[in-house]
Amino acid sequence: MTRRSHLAKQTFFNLPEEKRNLIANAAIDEFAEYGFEASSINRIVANSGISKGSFYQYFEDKMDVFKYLMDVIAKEKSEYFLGKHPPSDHLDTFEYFRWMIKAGMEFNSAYPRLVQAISRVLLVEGLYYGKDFAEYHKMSTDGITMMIKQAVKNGELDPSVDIDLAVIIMETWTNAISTYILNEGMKQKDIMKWMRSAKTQEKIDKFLYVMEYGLRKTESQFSTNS
Amino acid sequence: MTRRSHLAKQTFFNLPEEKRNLIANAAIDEFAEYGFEASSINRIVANSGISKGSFYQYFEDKMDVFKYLMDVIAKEKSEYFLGKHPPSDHLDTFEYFRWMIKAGMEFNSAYPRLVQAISRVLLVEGLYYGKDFAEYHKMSTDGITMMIKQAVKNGELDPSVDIDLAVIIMETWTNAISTYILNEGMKQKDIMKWMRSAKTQEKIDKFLYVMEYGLRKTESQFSTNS
DNA sequence: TAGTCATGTGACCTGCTGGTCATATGACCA
DNA sequence: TGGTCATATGACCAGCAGGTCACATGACTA
Repeated sequence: MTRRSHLAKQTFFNLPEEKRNLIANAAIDEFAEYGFEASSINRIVANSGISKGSFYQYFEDKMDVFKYLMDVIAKEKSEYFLGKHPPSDHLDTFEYFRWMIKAGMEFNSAYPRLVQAISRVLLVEGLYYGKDFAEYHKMSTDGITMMIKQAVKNGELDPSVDIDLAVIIMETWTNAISTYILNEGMKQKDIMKWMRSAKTQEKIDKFLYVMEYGLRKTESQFSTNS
Repeated sequence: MTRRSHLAKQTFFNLPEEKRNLIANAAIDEFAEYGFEASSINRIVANSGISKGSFYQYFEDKMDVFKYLMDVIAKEKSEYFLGKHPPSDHLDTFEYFRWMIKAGMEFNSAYPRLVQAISRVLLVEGLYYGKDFAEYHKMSTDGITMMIKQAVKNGELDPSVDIDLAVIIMETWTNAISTYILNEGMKQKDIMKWMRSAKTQEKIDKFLYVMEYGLRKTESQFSTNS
């Protein structure tokens, strides 16, 4: 049992919830404010009122705290999605994707600070595409790949579709929308209300339709091409 | 004349070209390898064989070297484009955009290391979207905005198009393609040859067609929408 | 009571950072 | 020759980073 590998030490989980949250929030604020590289453990301990020694009794290092936060968000998200169901059982792949993106955005609005911290590091700072998160990245890529294969199987996409390309496109869009909405949303005073407004929803729809129509219409063009 | 504001000091330009290149290359390697935040002036001076004091006689600070490199790339690029002309005078907006992207990619292949350094900092690390480069960013945004307005005027895009949205889409794509091609290209042994290969060109075409068809087809959808 | 053990602490370590400055060099000129 | 001036140098500075460790605390146990 020595190889729990990472993700916060047992001592951290023995702490009273209140203290755990204090530390987690200080870390969230730090990452949201400074990104990964520039964030400082010294500031995290100062802002959470614990000592440096304690910090290292809870976490291996900076990456360990960050991965702990990623774990928190993953758990919260899967819990959130358990209580959610698509509006219909007969959605096509793109309708399902659209529903998923929107539900994801709702989740983001519920945890704006945490999401901001994570996505600042992963997307803006670009760590998502580095080796530290290759594993997470692959999971997401695999999920999208499956969706696309399903879409081809269902006849929603031309079988000549370039799957790698389609994956990159969908991933790029998911991240671009997420970044865009988060940036705009952080300017609002009631992010959840703003997120649910017809105007915002329409904006997201437009983004996704551009992607969807592009993917649907293009691929068969490329059998012959000089 | 006291307010040259930034962009390397006169002493730097008095240096023999050889030495200037040595320093510039060391800086390029440093930024390409470590990004902006994590790159170290100590390493730059060590690798270029100059002393720390000299560095500060050539540049104000780290940002100053970086902006100098951006200036180099901007000048090289405009020189490069002076010798280039679209294949025809009667390209529609999207054809023109496509031509421009491809010519840009070609330029990137000619200066892969420099482009890699700059785009690592601006795109991957995300500084492009921060306040330090707001000026550059706005220039690019304005250019794209003009192109889109032209496309609407020419009847190539539905007048109901959401211009802000279209700009974001085109910008996102430009950057995504650029990042993708650069990453793939750096794996090749002859990047220029790879760049010019039919397969790579086709990949770029596909990317751009997805964007173009998406933009062309979608917008009129949104007059009525529940 | 004495001992044990998980938890907490902050002074301290090394290593690096960006940045300064008194001094040295050497080309050019009066 | 002696003086001037742009350039070059690297020891040095303060600051902060991540990380360690000898010691303090206090609850629980025998």
